Amino acid sequence: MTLWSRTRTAVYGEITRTAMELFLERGFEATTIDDIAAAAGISRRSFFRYFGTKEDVVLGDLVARGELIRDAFEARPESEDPWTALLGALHSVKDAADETDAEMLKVFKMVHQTPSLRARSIEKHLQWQALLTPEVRRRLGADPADPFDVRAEALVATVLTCLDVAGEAWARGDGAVPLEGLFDAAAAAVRG
Amino acid sequence: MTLWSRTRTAVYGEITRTAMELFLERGFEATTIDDIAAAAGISRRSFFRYFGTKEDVVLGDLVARGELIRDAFEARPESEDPWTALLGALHSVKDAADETDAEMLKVFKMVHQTPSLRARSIEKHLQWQALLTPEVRRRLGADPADPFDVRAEALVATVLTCLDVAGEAWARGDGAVPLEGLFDAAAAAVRG
DNA sequence: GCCGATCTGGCACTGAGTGTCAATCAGGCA
DNA sequence: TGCCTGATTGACACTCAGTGCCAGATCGGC
Repeated sequence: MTLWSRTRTAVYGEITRTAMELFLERGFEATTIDDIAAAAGISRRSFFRYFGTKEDVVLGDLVARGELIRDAFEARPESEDPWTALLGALHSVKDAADETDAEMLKVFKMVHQTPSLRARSIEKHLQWQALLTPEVRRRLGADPADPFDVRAEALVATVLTCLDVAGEAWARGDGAVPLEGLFDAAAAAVRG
Repeated sequence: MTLWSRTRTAVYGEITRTAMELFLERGFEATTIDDIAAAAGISRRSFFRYFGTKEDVVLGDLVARGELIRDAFEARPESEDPWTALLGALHSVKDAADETDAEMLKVFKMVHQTPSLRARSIEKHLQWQALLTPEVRRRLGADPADPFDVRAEALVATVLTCLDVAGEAWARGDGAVPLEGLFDAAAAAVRG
């Protein structure tokens, strides 16, 4: 761990904290990157060296979370059918989340109220989908060269859609009901 | 039909045709709105009087198509369960599409290759979801005041996700297999 | 103490999207 | 026919996100 990478991580965290504060205070769209840079004590240009877009400040770690989900999924016993294994993997990653529900709720609401954030968030889910699909294809015994075998894609996309639906309901209902339960209910409505 | 609204419709169509030509020729992102305006013989400012965003030129009529789907869905016999009725509604609207497969394929490929278009397209699907959900809730007998009954949202979102998965596979495979079949296969993988 | 790699700020630029204003033009009315 | 109202248009200026470029500062190894 060199000093460069240490300061880099520190600055990264500082920008995130400062920006999230501004976002929650005056809204995502009403906060410009100049605002964030000024508040974090860096130049506008440097902001873009840490984050590709303004949305990435909010959604950046979704990529890492996707990799966690994939790992959890691959660790599932081979005896489980893919659907059950996917549900299990998502549950285990939810349990390991380090944020409090209150923080998560604020972020969820912001994402679901801001079109550009919602769009990016769905884009990240598509990346999750791409991460998870190969293992599902393997478990289903699908021909890797067949572009028309859509079973794996359909299963993965559906599970992630259920997560999205559950998240939306959770945010709309102010988190009064646990997210896991909503997710299970959504999954059951599709497969039950 | 006054002359104003007639010219308005004509200009709308002219912009669409001109823009799509440019998009397919040099790509969506490489075509600026200045290019479109110049080619269509209007001012940059007027372009934004007909289309809110550049993406809307490609995806604009998805809103109208969503209303068609809703109408087709509501016309389905009460005896069908929601899932079957949703599949039927989507099929009937696909059949009524007036574009050729070749044109549709080009547009599909463009949408699936361009991040901003892909994101907007999914946003439109979310609007379809909002259009279809109330009727599904009614058919399921869900309490309209219960924000935590996610069954209807889950069903609608899943069906649309299957459509999306099918569309992606269809475009990836150059339309060599009919879209309807891919859609049915995706739906069967989830529910079968 | 020197050298190369990396980080940083500043500047200029493109491109999307918005607000404003004056000019234009269709349509109704006297 | 001539006028008035309201919708449309083009032009200009502006904000904001995002990118390319360059010169200077800073760190790490030799």
